[in-house]
Amino acid sequence: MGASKVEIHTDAHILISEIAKVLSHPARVAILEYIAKQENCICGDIVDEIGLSQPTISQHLQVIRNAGLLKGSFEGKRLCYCLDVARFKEFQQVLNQFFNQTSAQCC
Amino acid sequence: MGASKVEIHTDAHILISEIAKVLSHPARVAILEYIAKQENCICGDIVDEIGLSQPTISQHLQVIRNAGLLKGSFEGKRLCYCLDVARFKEFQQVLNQFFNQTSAQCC
DNA sequence: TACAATTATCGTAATATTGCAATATTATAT
DNA sequence: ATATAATATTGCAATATTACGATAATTGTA
Repeated sequence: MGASKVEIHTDAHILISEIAKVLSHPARVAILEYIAKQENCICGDIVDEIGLSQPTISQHLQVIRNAGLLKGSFEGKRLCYCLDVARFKEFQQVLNQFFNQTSAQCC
Repeated sequence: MGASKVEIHTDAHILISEIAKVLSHPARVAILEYIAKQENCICGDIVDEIGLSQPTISQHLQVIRNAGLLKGSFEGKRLCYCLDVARFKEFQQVLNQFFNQTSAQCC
């Protein structure tokens, strides 16, 4: 099928999987790292940095944006992206809670 | 395409994405939680627990196994799975390092 | 050895993801 | 208003993932 049976899963499990999905492609990991690293959030050269076409990068950015991790504002002609650090740390916390709880419960 | 251009990405980014990929499906999150929760690792009823067919669960287990997160041993007729907690915590650490470094660098 | 129970693998269908060329949109400057 | 530069969207092809029925392999037991 290819379609996951979402209805049988708990909200908590779906949340974790959706957070993980954002990080499940190396280009998105690279993009996140890059937009965080840039001083003054001067971005737009992500395309040159990563080595994928502009539409592909834009598509990955949309995944990141839909997850609520992207803040953007215009600076001159160029759209300047920035990581939503608060949300990013939220993600980290959700994952850590899962990791901690799960490993604590194990034999 | 559907094939990610692995060759253009760094090992670090690929590692993170591969770890995330294991967690990127709610069934696998549920399975990981479940095999950790079970006392004495008496497993095999994951199928009943999750609500997917036996082949599908087996397939998800393979993804988890390939990631090095699964330890298995036979107990009577039934194969008894257990989480490799050390490896699991390794994964947590890799992700945390990424989260911490990335958010620290950000504006 | 043969049988029953459990798990893995194979084959296949449906859907999702990834990637890019072409095109549209958006914003600034002239 | 027009031109230019940057980004988003569309359309499409290739590959990956997800799911399950059928079947094979594995293990303990009679």
